[in-house]
Amino acid sequence: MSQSYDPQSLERSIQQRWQDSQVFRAPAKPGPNKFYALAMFPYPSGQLHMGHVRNYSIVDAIARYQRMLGKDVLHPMGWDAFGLPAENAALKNGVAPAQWTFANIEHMRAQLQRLGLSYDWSREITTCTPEYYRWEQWLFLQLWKKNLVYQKVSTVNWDPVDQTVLANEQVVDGRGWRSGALVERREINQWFLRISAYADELLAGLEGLEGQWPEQVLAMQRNWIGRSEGAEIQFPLADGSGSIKVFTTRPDTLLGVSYLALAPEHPICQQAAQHNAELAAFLERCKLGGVSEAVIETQEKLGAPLGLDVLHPLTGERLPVWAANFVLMSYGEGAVMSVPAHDQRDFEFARKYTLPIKVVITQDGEVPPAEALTAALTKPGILVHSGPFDGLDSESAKKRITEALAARGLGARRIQYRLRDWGISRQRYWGTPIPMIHCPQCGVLPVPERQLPVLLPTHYQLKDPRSPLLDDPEFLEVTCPQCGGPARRETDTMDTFVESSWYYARFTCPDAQAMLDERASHWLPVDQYVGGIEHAVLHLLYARFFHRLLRDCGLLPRQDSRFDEPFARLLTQGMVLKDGSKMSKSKGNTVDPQGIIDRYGADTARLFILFAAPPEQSLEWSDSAVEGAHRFLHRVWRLVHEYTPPVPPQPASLGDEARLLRRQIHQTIDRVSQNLAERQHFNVAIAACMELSNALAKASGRTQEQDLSAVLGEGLRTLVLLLAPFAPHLAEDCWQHLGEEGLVAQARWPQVDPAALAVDQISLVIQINGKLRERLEFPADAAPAKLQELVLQHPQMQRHLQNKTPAKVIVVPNRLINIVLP
RNA sequence: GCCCAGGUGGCGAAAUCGGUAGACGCAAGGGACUUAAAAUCCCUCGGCUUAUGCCGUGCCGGUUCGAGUCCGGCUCUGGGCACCA
Repeated sequence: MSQSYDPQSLERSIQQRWQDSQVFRAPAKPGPNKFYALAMFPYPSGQLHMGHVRNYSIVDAIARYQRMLGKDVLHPMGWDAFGLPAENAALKNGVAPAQWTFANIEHMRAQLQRLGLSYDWSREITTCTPEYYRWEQWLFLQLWKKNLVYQKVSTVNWDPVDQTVLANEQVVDGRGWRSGALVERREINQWFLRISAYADELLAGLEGLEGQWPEQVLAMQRNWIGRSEGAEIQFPLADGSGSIKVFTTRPDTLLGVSYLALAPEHPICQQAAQHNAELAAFLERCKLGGVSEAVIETQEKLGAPLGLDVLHPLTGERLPVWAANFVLMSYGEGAVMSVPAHDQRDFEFARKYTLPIKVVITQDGEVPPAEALTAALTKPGILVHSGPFDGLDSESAKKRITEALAARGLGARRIQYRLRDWGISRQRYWGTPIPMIHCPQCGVLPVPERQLPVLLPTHYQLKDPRSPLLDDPEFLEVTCPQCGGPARRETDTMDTFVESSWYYARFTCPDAQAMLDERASHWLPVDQYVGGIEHAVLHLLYARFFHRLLRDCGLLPRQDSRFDEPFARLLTQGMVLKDGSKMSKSKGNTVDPQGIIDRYGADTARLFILFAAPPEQSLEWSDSAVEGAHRFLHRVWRLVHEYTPPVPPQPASLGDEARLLRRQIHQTIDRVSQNLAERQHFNVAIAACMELSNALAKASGRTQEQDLSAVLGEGLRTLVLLLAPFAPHLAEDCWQHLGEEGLVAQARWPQVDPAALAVDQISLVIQINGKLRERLEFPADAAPAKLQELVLQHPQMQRHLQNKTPAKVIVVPNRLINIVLP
């Protein structure tokens, strides 16, 4: 037996063996049993944090397990390398974003390698390299041809002091984070991807993910897409100058409308403000603050009358029009019909500005006077005060009222989505240049494909937040591809979500001389995707969208349902907490993974993080529990190294103790397999390994008994295999000690021997009226009726029964018997 | 404000389909070994003045022979809200 468990040198030498043998390299074309395991790739912030360790330990355990099942496994890693932090770092430290980013990648790659994750590093992708982003530009041009890209004016956060657009994150309490200036909303022309054209398909696709994706993620995506059925309704302007269109899901309440509310940016508001100083001041006030929905929805609800009326489309009644700061220009028509009696927000607004409230729906036939209402009556019911529609229920009224509107040409049934088109323009430097050209003669034109990539210059020293592309003639000045005259290059770059929307596909063919090649269809879809729950909507929805774009651009097979979705199975992991809150530098509660690895080794870090909680739950960091994980690994190391191989052959019959131990070994295989494959509760799988290790340790003192020694050998060999996905370095070392040939990383996962699981006695719980009273042993093969008889006659039961006749006896096979006494 | 989760011993958790609440680990206490310490090993470990008893899974109520698990209401904590990634 060698000295003792020394994770640092042990892990280094095992990692060397893995590297020498290239075991984790995936073939270009896998056999019929392929498995693509993917973790959400990191932003190279410079330091590995515990969230990364958790994410990658989970995927690595899955990848290693699948490899031991004999599959061809693709398990790649790369860098989501464009984004805001590089610019911030550049401003702070005077390092060019590219330089900063690549230095961070070097450092973090070394950290990942030290963790011993089973990546195929030959497929590494870095999104800020032209080799990667040129295909994104290429795709953009294809989408332009398909009319899936367009320009439109939309709202951004504007910092009037720094003269720059701010990310929502950079708006703190309505002020710019650097300047402290009050942030304004500003309208600028931007590039959009028409994701709304895929709304129905993205919604329908969720059904196929049922059972494979967490229910909560499916629910969040459904709500985000937000399909709603309703009607669009025209309200003619009283002065005859046109009409205002609204969308509503409640046309049944149309006779209860008392005013219209318009988004401040609505053209009719803007028009009305030209001769209305008070309104203009109000609209100006509405411009203050950020653009995020959370800000808009939580601010005080304010409004101002436009001083013009519309006509009710059915009754012709005059209704006032208001501007309201909570109406979103980006949803529906930017205008809503307000029914205060039956919508809570309208109700509060009407009370605040003393606007009329008309009850038109009743639950029980009672019609309370408007003054008596304390809240809106939002449930559907029966119509009242609605003229010819009185007495209809809400559902049929929706239909009838919409028909009545359609007959007058003032309305129609409509399906509305909450999902908006994806604005991908960023007025930033560190991103993929949008490959378009603005020519004063010819207008907006795409960069010709042969001129791709449009290279992002990397030499700038940033002095202020303004994009240096705006001031660089070398970048800006181009020749118009159409007229040959002087033109200006587009300076907006793409949202970094674009890079992360297709990287999973590029990993299958990272050196392809096209965006993707046939290798994509060999490996896709990703069989298991793992990442933080914070990506439940945006990233995962955008990637699902891109998957369809790739397919529709002919890069993925069309007629094969295997390629419907990019991620066949999804696991969303919880956060790593310290003292109950998220680890962050500002809170000063971070734990550096590097320190843990230096002190205890990678196996301990990985084992702890998998053991501390089930993956989807948040994980509370604990230094002493890390010690515990380390102690366990040390115990396993000693247990294995104290055993002297070779394992003797097992005798034909085993003694009671040996048989019991062997049963536990095979029960453990069963539990660990289930908790790795279906349930993915790695903490439970590891707990089962600990129990097995405890049982083996008890037997280890008695190796002179031949049957026990043989079963112990089988147990140790099994334990090492079962631990290989969690503590791979230790497992390799122990595997070697047990005299096994080759790498445990390539060994076969153990199989359950059903014969070892057989039992002849079972322990049953006996309840009286649902309360636990006895635990009794019975033959395993007794029929339920026989069991019931045995229990009722059992001497230990008589004092519980007290000569009463049971009213009912419930027998749950192999578990319990509940006797209901009168 | 809207959407989605979660709440179980001193702590992290387990209980897979409505069927033994607390597996496994941490911490703590006691003991063995040691000149001593560390390491290691063994025992105890939800609460209640006795234990074949009663109570106990955020709070209030319901369904059921039986509820941590299902239903209704509340509360607190966390994630997302379209330019952080």
